[in-house]
Amino acid sequence: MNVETNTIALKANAKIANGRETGTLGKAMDVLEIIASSPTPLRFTDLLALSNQPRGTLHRQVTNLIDEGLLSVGRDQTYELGLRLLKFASKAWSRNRFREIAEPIIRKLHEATGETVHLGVLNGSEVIYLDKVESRQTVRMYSQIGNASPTYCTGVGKAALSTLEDAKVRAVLERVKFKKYTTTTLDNVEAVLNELTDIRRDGVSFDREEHEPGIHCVAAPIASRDGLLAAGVSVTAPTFRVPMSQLKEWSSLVRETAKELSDAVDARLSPRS
Amino acid sequence: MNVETNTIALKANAKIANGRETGTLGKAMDVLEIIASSPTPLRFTDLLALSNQPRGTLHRQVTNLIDEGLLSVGRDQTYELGLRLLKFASKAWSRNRFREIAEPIIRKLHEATGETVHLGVLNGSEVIYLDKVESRQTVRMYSQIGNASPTYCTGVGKAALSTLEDAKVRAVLERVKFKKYTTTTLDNVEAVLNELTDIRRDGVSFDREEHEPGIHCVAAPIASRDGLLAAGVSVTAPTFRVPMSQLKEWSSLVRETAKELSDAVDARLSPRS
DNA sequence: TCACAAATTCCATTATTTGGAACACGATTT
DNA sequence: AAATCGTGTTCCAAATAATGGAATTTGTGA
Repeated sequence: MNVETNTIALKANAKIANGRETGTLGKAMDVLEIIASSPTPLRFTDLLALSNQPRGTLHRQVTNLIDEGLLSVGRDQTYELGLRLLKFASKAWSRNRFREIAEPIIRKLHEATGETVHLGVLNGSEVIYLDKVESRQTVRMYSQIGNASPTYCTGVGKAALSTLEDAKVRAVLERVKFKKYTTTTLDNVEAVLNELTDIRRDGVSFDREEHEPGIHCVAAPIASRDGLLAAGVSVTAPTFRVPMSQLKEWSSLVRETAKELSDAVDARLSPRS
Repeated sequence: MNVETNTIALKANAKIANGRETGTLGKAMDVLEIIASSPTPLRFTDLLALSNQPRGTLHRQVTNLIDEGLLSVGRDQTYELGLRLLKFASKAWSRNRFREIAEPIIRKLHEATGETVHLGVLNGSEVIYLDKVESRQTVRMYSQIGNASPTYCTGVGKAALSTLEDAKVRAVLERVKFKKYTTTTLDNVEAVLNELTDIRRDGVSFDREEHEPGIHCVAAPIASRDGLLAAGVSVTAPTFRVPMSQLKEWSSLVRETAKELSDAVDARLSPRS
């Protein structure tokens, strides 16, 4: 096992940076990505409009994806992601060493704060949540795990970005189209870079209702010595119950947790341990 | 949304049956599959030995997979599945209508029995677990969900197979290599077909420690009227706490739950509802 | 029944993948 | 310090698969 968790980020960044060709596979994944990111179910024609592929081509791509179990088509001719993806993800998750190592540490943070704790990793231009600890176990599995969120408006995302050099941050954010989720959402590269300066100085980042109104969080950056891992850990809470002053009080606790996580990664996932 | 859940199964069966070509994509997925199903981490050379591709070719495939975030490579040069798969799976799961509809129904079964309840769907020649309800919430997420198991030695698997015609069952099992997990594991197609006759007659299937010693279960088949869905629901328990006689007493309860699930699917996932 | 739209199939052209061999790198041995 | 071995990586002509425009089929509503 290894620190798989973030080679991806770097490689994906590389792709973003140099636009490396991934041929047929890339096109197939683009189709999956369109379907994954569409809020509504898509029919063939919808897909045709969103991808810019000719009909015949798209049709064959879709057929292949279906034959591979990566895509499925229902009675009403709309497409959804296939179950084979569940199988792969289940393995990817259960074998992830970083997550495994991190678990007891983030659990401790949850016990100290009583609020929801998230562990997220930078993957390309998004943050993917690897784990989550919360009190109310009523929330269903997969509810947040595997979820991909923008970097520029989440605590974990900004924390993870803060571990990269400005040039790399620019490369990552270059092709991202900013969406103003709330009035406080940062909506351009310069604003993000500006805030990263503070985050690097303080060792913590905040999401001041930038992604979802009524929800804020405090997060801190996790990075391995070799720069292969860019991640973050956060404590999230609703504004009505937990004021910003409380988040600020948790700052050092979160920072220490992040430090502990970074150290654990260096100690346990280093080259030849 | 739709009954995506199982078109896959049929299409995948189709692939198994007629060996439909999926070109470059199929080869890439084969690589992922090798990595997913290997118990130990693989390095490039290991992968080379397991796939039967020439070096140059495999190398490019792997590079593309990495660039797409489907694969990641760690410090010790071993490969693991990439985090992008988590993202896709998270969407696939949260949008799955069957799972959503089934949830309250399987929860009821759990409350009635007090034991772990699984919901699984036939996908190609495997069963993929879509959901799980259990008392001890200590078990981690993804622990079972997304898990792919053989059909021939699980209660849910045999139940799902029982909804297909014998010819289709043969097509599905044709390329499966049977593994004798325990002394009671059925290890050939004829034995399975034979047992399916009983399952179709009784409406329930049992896993008599066929997959794991000390664990047995009672399951029942779920199918939609249009034959697009082949699934099963089960109650699993350790033999030391729950005797076979108890499983048998639960038979009708499980059968009724499965009936309820089939009806719910027909009612809520039919062509134009 | 007809007309229209959506989905699917077809196939000569074009682009990508293939795979053998040569190259580069690092670790261990001589 | 040089040679060797086991890896991983790059290259490019030949082989193969993907492309995309147009024709065909299927499904739907009037």
